Amino acid sequence: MNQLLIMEKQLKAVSDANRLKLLASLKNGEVCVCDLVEILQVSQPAVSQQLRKLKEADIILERKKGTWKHYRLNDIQAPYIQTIIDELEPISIHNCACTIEEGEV
Amino acid sequence: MNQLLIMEKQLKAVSDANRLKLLASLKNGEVCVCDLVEILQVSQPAVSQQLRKLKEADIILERKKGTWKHYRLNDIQAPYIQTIIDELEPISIHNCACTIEEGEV
DNA sequence: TTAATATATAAGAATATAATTATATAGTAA
DNA sequence: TTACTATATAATTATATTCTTATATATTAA
Repeated sequence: MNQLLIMEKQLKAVSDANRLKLLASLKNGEVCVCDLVEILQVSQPAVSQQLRKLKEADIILERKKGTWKHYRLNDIQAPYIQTIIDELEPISIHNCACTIEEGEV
Repeated sequence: MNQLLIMEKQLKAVSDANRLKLLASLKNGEVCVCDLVEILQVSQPAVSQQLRKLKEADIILERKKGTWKHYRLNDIQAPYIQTIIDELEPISIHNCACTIEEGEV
């Protein structure tokens, strides 16, 4: 894919307030979907769809852990995406069952 | 306006291949609308509307010169917008009447 | 196995986006 | 003034986006 089109896809992925909040929520590490639903205050499928969009742009990665799915920022980001992430005020997560179980409190 | 919403607005403004091309075309300095129409290969009103979107996001500035209007990049950019601009391969303009008249060849 | 839980996908509706054509505006030239 | 040119705005249309509800899938627990 053309460089400009890759850029367009990635920028489209981050040009939405809810998806920016998702990125802000991932700045401190992995978070499960249930927590993100609480933060965004929209339905679970809506969050799932937003996450997919970020994933398809290679901005976030997922890890399956039982029935839970943890999302995290990709370590490798295009410079223009990294700068966006850097600018975001982190949103801190009140840890849910899934993370407590792993002793990640 | 909330920081996140400003970011959203600016990122929406640049998350389009044609508007990225407009920014790439402005990297070497002021360009008039007629040149930009040639580059994008869309109608003049379409270009005008895209330019407005970039202008409303404070990413570009305009200068009126007779019937022509010259657009240029704003010197002051949010870091995440500047990084995007830096990443763009400049598009060079085959100078049109308006710039030649000013001896800017 | 069945039930419960976490997440994903599908379908549909409301809204937003980005193009087009037609028209308006504003400046210059005759 | 009238005609011409460059650009902007309006109206319309096609498409994309983003939400919702309903349903499917996959894992764990009983």
